[in-house]
Amino acid sequence: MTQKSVSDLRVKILSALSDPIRLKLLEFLSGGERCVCEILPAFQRSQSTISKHLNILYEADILERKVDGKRTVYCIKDPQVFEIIRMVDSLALTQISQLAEAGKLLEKSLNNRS
Amino acid sequence: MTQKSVSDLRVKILSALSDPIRLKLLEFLSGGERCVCEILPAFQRSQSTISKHLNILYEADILERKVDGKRTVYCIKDPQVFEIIRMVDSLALTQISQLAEAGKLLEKSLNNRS
DNA sequence: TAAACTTATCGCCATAAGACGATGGATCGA
DNA sequence: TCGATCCATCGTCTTATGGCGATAAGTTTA
Repeated sequence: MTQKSVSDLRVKILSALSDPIRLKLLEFLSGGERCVCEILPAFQRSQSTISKHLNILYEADILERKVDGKRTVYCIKDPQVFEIIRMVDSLALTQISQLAEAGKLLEKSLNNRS
Repeated sequence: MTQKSVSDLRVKILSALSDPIRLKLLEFLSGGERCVCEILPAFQRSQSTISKHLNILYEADILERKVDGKRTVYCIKDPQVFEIIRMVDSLALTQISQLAEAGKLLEKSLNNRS
């Protein structure tokens, strides 16, 4: 069997998360399981594209998939992913506020330079 | 100025983190600031490659950079990144143990099928 | 059983990303 | 000032990624 190290999985998970469509898919699925035909209308991408993105999340063990008749239903496998995304957002917000701080300081020094 | 949304930064941060070399760079820098010439020997990649990776982390606002004489010193800007990586590792470990569980169950059912 | 539906997969193209060596600008030491 | 050191950047190559339409396989419905 394919031996999996934590660091391999780490990169796989992070790669899977580093795409805006896939993040939006996770957000969409945070409301509960959905079949592909419910997902498609919410995204302006071809069916094949969405299917591929779903598969990337599935391969990274982030989504679960079950076939139900002629449909395929996807759902979040482990809500821990949202913790990760929250942490990333938190870092991003810190960055934004630091930028704002720097902006204020710059403005002040420009005003004082008469 | 370039308007930055949280979701843009989110993807930028996650993309910056989704590479084994860059993760190793962060780990390396967790011990404190280091100049490039100290970093290079720890990685079997060309100087230009490492420089580019460092720059990606810098552009994602994950690393800080200061020029000190003829050297450039990099350091972690916000230790929050390690929280993110820890969360990802935690998810990866969950995945691995689930796989191990599934393996045990499979084994058991194979033994019982006589 | 034939038509319609749902979805994964294939083949193709365009763009992005990673790697390298070479170049060049800046700084330090002799 | 001349050579050496440090490091970012450029040009180039190769591989990976994302996007699409077409296809195919399985399911349901008529």
